Amino acid sequence: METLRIYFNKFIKLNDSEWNDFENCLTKVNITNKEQILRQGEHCNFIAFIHEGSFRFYYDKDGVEKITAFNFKGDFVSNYRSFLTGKPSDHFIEAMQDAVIYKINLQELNSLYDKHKNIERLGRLIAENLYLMVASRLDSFMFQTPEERYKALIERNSRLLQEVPQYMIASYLGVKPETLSRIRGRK
Amino acid sequence: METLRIYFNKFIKLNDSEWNDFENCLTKVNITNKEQILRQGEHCNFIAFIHEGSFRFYYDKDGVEKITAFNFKGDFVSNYRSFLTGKPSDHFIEAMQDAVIYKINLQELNSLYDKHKNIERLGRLIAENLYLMVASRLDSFMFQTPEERYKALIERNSRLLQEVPQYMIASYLGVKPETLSRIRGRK
DNA sequence: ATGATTTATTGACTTTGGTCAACGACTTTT
DNA sequence: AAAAGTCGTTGACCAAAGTCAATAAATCAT
Repeated sequence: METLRIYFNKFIKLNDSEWNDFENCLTKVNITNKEQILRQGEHCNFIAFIHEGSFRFYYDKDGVEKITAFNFKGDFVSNYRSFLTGKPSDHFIEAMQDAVIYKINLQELNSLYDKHKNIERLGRLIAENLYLMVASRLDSFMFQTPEERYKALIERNSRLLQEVPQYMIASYLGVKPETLSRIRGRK
Repeated sequence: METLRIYFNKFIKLNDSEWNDFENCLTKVNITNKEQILRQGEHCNFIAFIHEGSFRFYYDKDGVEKITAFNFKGDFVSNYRSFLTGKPSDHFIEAMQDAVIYKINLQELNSLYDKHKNIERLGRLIAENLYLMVASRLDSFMFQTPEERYKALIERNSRLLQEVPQYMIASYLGVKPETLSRIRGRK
């Protein structure tokens, strides 16, 4: 999992001993398109690194799916809340393509935290980073109109629009598909 | 600062050596009502523990203040984003009463992280906790109506309604004061 | 290729929150 | 006590997103 080690380097460099212990905790899993790697009601006891493929993170509100996040190659995927709190997940995580992920489970990660100060630090830096991401998404919901969110999204990740159907983008932006269609029609 | 040590105990118990080093980094500061402890454009290089008093965390959008958070006795107060990224704050932090806070700055905290694995862990647990708080606030903006947010707020923190003027509650809920007044008028 | 299903667009109408203005109840200042 | 300012409420109107329905376009299965 060299790509994961490179990803970690953005936060902190692990030495070979730390990295080997980490790598030994990873389990490679092949996932087929539309497979659910987490269901509502289950405890999410893993964090997974996406080697190949993509996922959507959504919950079902009266039969309508509300998409909270998309995760792509090179991202982590997990219900971090359920992972941290031990509470059942309110979200599903479903593959949008065939995928390959590397999972690490809660118990093993906690052992690594105990054993290596640098991995403990990595955990802190990643938690801080996740905080920043969700805080900026909160800002976009508090202070931007749906149109502004849409424009910011295509600015930031135009690839998303090609890869994901529009009704999912709408859900992610917090509007109905009809509304997104009308937003796109403006200008 | 025994109350802070007790607060930390929810996350992890520090031994006396760890705690003493921590306590030595704290600076007590007296704040008067309406004093700003952080301004837009400044780098927030501190995290403060509120011993007495309360603060609001807001930013100024074209002369209108948008309140992102309230912080009370027993909470931390900081622009955590600015603190973590080193970027200038887009928010103000202003006292709503006379207050007493204990500040720790970025450099000192990083030294403590280096020196004590348990404090590094405390930093992780606090970052994880902040993640959970902002994630749940994001959910409330994505999936609830203003009325539902208002009801959840009075459910969770009815004290807030007594202590804070209604137009600030409205701002925190993401609506205009007139709208909050009408929401309250329903039923 | 054909038919079936899914996805995107458009129109008419409704709902909800925003805007602007007026007003009354309190506070604060002088 | 009077004047000025602040805060919350109410009314009339507006703008934006939701709802429901019809239809067009794209995709999938056979």
